[in-house]
Amino acid sequence: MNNRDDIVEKLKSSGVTPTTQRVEIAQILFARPQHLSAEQILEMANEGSSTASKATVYNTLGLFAKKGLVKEVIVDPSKVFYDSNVSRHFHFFNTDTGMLTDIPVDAINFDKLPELPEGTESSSLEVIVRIKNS
Amino acid sequence: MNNRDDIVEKLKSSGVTPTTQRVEIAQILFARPQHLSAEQILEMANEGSSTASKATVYNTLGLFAKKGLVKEVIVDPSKVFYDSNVSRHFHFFNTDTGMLTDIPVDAINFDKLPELPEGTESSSLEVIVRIKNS
DNA sequence: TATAGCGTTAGACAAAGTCTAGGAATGCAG
DNA sequence: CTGCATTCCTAGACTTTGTCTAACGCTATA
Repeated sequence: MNNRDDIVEKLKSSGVTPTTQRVEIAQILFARPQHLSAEQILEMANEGSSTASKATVYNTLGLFAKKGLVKEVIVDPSKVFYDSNVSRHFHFFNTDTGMLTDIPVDAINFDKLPELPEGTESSSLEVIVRIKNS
Repeated sequence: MNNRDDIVEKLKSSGVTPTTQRVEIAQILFARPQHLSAEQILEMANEGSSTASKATVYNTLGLFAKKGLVKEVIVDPSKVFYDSNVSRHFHFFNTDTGMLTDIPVDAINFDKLPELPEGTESSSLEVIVRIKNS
């Protein structure tokens, strides 16, 4: 998933027109499963050959999230993380270091889940285990 | 828990000196189980008899959270909610309305939880069910 | 009455994110 | 190819939440 053609294909098949900037950002995100902030992505994008403005980075991340290419992870009040792993999983968030790490799906099991309020549907189930150094 | 003396006692027994502003803010929070943002609390505090500055509201909420009087809930990237219910429970977050509601503990059951990373301890386990209007 | 220490304050500041207005690229019709 | 519409990108202004700073007030104790 680090090769440009695969990325272009991936974008297209999600209904995203693969512009230079979008492909650049997608390459950063999909290089490996990771958690990046918008700031980090902006910085990384501008180290590479092409560049992208702040507005474009935010627009693109919003678009990717809407299309399901990326998952927004809200654990730190000061910034949102973009997770390139969209398969079902959960998170540890270390409040001492600010580090976000994955918990595999099969490490948690629910045997009971709540009924949703009338007139609503679920869009995601998040589990965050906040940890600190001991 | 809406009576001033009870609140003063509650603060004292958590090691918080009960100043005018802190009692005012505590009264707002503990009037009933609810989820309020700092902005809302600031506004409500300044409708009442005494007043509190922005800095004091933020300081006080941070102090209350540290002392376990209140729980920070991070679900909306734009603001943190302060939850006056500190007993174990989980949350629905409606992304259409921005409304945060409780899920009682017994509506969710885990039969498997992950091991923590080496050298860390858990500080909280959060479950957030994101919902939208259907 | 002096002093120390904590709490509060206004307002400046910081950082993440949004908005706007215009320009560049792309694609399509004729 | 030319003209036109549409989509995308951009710089920079702006907004909002939250933090910081420096001065001031309050209370308690000696």
